[in-house]
Amino acid sequence: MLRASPKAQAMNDIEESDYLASYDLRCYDIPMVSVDAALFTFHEDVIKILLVQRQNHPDKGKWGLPGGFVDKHKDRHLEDTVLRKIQEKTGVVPPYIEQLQSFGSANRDKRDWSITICYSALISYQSCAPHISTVADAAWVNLKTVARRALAFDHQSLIAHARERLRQKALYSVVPGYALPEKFTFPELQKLHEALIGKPLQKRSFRRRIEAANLLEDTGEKRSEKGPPAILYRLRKNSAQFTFNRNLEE
Amino acid sequence: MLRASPKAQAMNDIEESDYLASYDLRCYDIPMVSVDAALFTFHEDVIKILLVQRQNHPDKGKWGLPGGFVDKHKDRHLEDTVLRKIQEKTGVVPPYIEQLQSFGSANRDKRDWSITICYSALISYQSCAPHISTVADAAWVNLKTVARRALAFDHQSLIAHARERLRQKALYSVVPGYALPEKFTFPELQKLHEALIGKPLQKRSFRRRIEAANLLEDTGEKRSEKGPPAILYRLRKNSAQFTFNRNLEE
DNA sequence: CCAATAGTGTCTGTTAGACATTATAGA
DNA sequence: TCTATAATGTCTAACAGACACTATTGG
Repeated sequence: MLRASPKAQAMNDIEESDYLASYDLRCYDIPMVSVDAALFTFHEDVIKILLVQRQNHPDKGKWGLPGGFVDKHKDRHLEDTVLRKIQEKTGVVPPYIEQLQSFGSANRDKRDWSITICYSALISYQSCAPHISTVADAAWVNLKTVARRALAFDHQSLIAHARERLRQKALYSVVPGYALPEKFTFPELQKLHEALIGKPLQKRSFRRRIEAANLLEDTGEKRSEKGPPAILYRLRKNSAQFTFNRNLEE
Repeated sequence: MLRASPKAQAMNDIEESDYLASYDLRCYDIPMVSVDAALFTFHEDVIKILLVQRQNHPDKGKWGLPGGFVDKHKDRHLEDTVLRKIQEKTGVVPPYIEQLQSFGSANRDKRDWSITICYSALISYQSCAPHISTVADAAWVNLKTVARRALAFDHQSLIAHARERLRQKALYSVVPGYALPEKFTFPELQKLHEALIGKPLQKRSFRRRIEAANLLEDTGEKRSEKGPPAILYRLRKNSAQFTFNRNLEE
């Protein structure tokens, strides 16, 4: 954009030299900017995070979070960039995404002063299984054990921040439910929250508050494994926006 | 950094061409990145936000949030940049700062695809009054009426986000207290929270929870205006980290 | 003394924790 | 029938809301 017509823009002002000076500054003295995503899911009672193997230098071959650079032509908003990157790796767009935090410092990338805008997203294991199973450079990793791996850049730190934020959400929202398949049971949602919080929850309290806030919709279907059949629910529209006034105990 | 020795870095790898290709990309096809700060204070029962008059194009002469570009030589971390910018305008470093959110899109700056990492900070009116009163290009503006002004870029939107976040903090923390002088009374803190939340609070509840969590330290001093003398408190260390398990009602 | 207001006593209502109980499936 | 477990009943504890009350200042 700028490059296409720097003069046309500058002509409107008197200080064309100022304008061009700041333009030059941009090219030589600015930090790198990228976008990363911590994408979580819940499968077989385990919280997992998506890692991808880097195809480019630096840290080529190392595993890290999916991410990349804004494409000024393809992306209108920052979120477009992350969603594009996630879709490239999983084949689908996640039903929940939020901006986590930006991390910027002189030393987080050995090349240069670097900034990443990190997002956190949730998706069902099933919805991306078809795509991920066909590629070798993307894999779900157990969140409990990911800390033991050597990851690219400061991605270990980004994951720690994302996990903590998600843990908080488990205390005052039903947002974690977006890591489940579209239809799920109350005990499944509770197991997920328990895994995030790291301690067992009272099922009476857990159900009561979610029912009182009317966050789930009964699908009319049931599923039975061991024991009586459990009702299948789905998240209601806008249930991601709802926050309880009171946290579950940590 | 990169520009100083791109070859030295690339020599370690086989794919020097790849490396340089991505380097070129950085110069031509990357978005602008800046940092902005929503700095709040509380003075004479009014929440105020610091606005500065832009000295450069675009939007020269318009008012907006203080901010600017990362200086790769001066700044080690993103927060250094914001604190430097705030200090330039107020003469002091605020006792509380947190990252709010990053905003990036193709159209938030008419020049180019642009990203800003926006911070929210709090400071006492008194601590920056000496500096601000001497300059013409920085001023405290009533947060209630700031929405009626025409501000630079999307700063009106950034302010709305920052205000909402601060309102939430008033419901479950004592963070707003950093907008007060070092020593303050309980009724002063309550007035601030009430202004943020937009409705009166029960003083019994307000005091009770803060005392139970031991967030304030009695300075031993008192102040009296109309009525009996009020105890002067200060925020304890780490009181910004504490969050109540239960929100005040909205 | 009076108005203003800092600070407390205390009752109520809401909601999470704890845990027993009932009900319904598969083996 | 037996085990696992989904779903509910119900008591308690914690804490915010409401509001009356006391106490202490300046005018």
